[in-house]
Amino acid sequence: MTEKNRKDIPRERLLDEAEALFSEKGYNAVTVREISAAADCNLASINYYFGNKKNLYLEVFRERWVPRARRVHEYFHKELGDQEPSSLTEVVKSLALAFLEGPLTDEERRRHHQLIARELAQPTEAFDLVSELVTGPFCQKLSGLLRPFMPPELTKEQVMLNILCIFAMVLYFNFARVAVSRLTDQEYDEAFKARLVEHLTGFSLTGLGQAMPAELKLGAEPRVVPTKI
Amino acid sequence: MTEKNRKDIPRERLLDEAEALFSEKGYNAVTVREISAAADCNLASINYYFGNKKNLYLEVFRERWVPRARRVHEYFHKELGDQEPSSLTEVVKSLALAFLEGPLTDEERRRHHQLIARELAQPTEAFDLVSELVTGPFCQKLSGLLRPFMPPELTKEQVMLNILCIFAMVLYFNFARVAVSRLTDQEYDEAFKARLVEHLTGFSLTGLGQAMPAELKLGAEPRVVPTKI
DNA sequence: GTCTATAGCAGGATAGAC
DNA sequence: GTCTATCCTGCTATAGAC
Repeated sequence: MTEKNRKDIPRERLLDEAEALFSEKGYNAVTVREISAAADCNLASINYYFGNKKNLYLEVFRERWVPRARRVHEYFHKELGDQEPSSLTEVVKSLALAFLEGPLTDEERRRHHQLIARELAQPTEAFDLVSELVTGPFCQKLSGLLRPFMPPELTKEQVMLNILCIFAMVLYFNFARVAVSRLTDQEYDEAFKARLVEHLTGFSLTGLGQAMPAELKLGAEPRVVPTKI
Repeated sequence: MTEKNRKDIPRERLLDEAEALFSEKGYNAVTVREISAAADCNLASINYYFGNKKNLYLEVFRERWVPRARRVHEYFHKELGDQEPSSLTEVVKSLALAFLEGPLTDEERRRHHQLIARELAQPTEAFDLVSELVTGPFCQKLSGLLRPFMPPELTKEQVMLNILCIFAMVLYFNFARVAVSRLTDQEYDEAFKARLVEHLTGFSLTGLGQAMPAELKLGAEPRVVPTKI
């Protein structure tokens, strides 16, 4: 415990505090003075361990963000079980669960999404890192899992777009929590998150169709076939 | 022309350049020196016209962002026509069109989404402003338009969640363009945007169901009814 | 109304003692 | 390895000339 505890290793403390601060305030708004003070280290330590501020930021992604994303993916796979999934519902629900509930604490999830949200708005080197190590491989994986449930004539692009539609919702309900809370007048408590998982699963599988009485559905809504152009 | 042209009025030039810079680099990364130089004004002009940097930022939202959002909403309403919509497809397609194609130039759209994406990641006073003047009212409006197509037993929350699901996708494909481009290996040209509108419409109406052969759909997929908990 | 010059402060990085 | 003191740069905001 004396040697292994993360809190005893200055470098680890710096990474933890840096992540907390970067996620809360963004790269530019955080100062190295702030980080080293929070980590109870001296001002020079950041330069000593990481060379400079920017590299500390990248290291946060390499040593904190990426491993945590991997934990979410593992949760998803565990949720899904070992054998090949036998229905779309399973896959989509596991996905929504892994992201909305998942293995992360509320605090971890907040950090995680804040960091990547900022990268989406204003990509830096960290975005490349994440694309290559996490997003890309995971989308490939999902593509493989969901492909069997889609007609073979769909193009690769259409398969990917379907996956991204699901992703879009899962991500939105995760990191636009401020907006969602305001519009639904709901806190993100356990009950609400559970309702969200259900809703996202339902919507992913049948879209607004889930909410339509059969007669209206057949009456007013011609079946929409995705164009291939 | 001499008096009315926007480029002749220093205040307007400042707003334009400030918006461009804030959207590109984020509030903290931009300096007032940079803005005043870009707008061909002197350093003191920003304090003269807007008091301080923060208020200039807010004014960008008030005088540029909000009116532009209104133009998108007008486009949506025009696309929809005057009378009450007769199908969900109409509404959803108009919505996707308004956002993905819409009345904005590529440059305007880029600015628009960058600015709000940053606010989502790290809300400031500008976010409150946007929620109150734009997002809130527009979601109410959509709620009214889509309500007739959903079963009456749905709660207000479920209606709103459906709307947010659609929103989520539309927004994601707008401001995660970097990520989408990378994953689909596609530039956001006119053809790709047209395919996106089709795809989003299809997905919103029928979810992954659009992509499933009927026998699989009925076989492996029990109808998912949204829980009300 | 417009501009220049500058006050006053905070940031990242580093040199060099221990 | 750790820390303090400090350098240099660049920021916002303002005072005061024109």
